Amino acid sequence: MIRRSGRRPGNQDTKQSILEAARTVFAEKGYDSGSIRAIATAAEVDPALVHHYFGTKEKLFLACLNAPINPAELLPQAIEGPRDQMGERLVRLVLSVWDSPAGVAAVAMFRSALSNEWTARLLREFVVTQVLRKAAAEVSMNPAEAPMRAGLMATQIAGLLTARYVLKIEPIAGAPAETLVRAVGPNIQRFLTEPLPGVF
Amino acid sequence: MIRRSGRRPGNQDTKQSILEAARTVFAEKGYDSGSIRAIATAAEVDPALVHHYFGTKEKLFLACLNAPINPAELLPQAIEGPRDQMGERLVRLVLSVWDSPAGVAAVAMFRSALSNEWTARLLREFVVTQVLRKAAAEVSMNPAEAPMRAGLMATQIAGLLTARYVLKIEPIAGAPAETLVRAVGPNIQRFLTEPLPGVF
DNA sequence: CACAGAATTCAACTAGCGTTGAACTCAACA
DNA sequence: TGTTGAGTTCAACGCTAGTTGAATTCTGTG
Repeated sequence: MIRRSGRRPGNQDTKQSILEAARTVFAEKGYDSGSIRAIATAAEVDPALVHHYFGTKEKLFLACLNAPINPAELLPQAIEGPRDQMGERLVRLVLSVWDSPAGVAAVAMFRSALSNEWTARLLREFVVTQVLRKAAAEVSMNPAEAPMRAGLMATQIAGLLTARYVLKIEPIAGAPAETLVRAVGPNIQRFLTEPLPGVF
Repeated sequence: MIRRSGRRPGNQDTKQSILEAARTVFAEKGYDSGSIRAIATAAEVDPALVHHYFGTKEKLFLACLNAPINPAELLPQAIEGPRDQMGERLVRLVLSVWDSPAGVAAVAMFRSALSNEWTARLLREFVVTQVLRKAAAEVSMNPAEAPMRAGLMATQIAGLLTARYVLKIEPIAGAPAETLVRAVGPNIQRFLTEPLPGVF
């Protein structure tokens, strides 16, 4: 048995608080503009310590995305239930996640994807592999139509998120989630299941 | 490349070519990441010359937005015609403008607004004063409902622009404009004129 | 043909960024 | 009690950015 001497690894508080500061800063500023120095200041720590724990800015960003949200667990909430209300359930799910504390990581990823190529690629891969593929498997749908329907839904969802969390346009930003669910849900429903004459 | 110092022979339209380079760069990178040095390189010019003509980066960006698109002139195209197809006409108008060469200025403004507070404020003011107010005056609508309806339309339009021109998500980015008009138009129409139960 | 002034470039300043390696602190073990 | 090594800070590097003022070269006018 090897007994190691020296100070034991304890007090992971700082590492965690750096992570939280990073999530907040990235969510507010995006990847490019969210500086390591700003994160360090927010965590009341020296910038070099951030590198000591996370190596590079890139790795820190990736660490911010790990864990807090697992679409595979959440998707069933949107899929189970009456087929003709799936649109509303989807909007409700998305808003509930983004309004929650764990949502800052998602906001960070989305905001960053809007201004940085690398994070945009990351988001696309994440959405395609973790969300769309699994969703398509659950929802039986004409495979030829699936990509366009998914894309159209993406426009409405992305626009909702942009208006509410990025641009903060009123009255969308301040509206109760359920109001938006009622307003936007049916349009998602149309993209999801209704015939789209002139498109297909 | 050997550039001699001093005045360049002939070619007096440098200021204009700087403007065009600036529009392109801002459209591709946004305000923050679009550097004056990159613009100068694209225009085959020294960075100092940009300042000589436009003063600061801020003023250069403002100059990029002047002129090319005047919503007041275009709006009637969307408003005149059968009321029940206004949604489609709106989408068609937006896409035709953004797909045109003059659209780069709009792309620049939109892309910048997504990552920079200052330009976001600029976009909000522009949309509210130049578009929404004039549109609301033309389209008779319950004034109590107007802000929410405008906001909802903004989510779908913003999402469409984000997917097509910023994130470049397929098959939205590559789809013919008219396909998107058919697909998205009716949803805009719903936000515009249909009763929204559970919202109002 | 000279010369005023516009057009253009050069070189440098300041400021902020990510990153690095050495140095310091100090709780826990031998 | 001295040693160790994780936790933390300091100071600096190289880079890119926006901006500035002086220097250089061309063009139009008298």
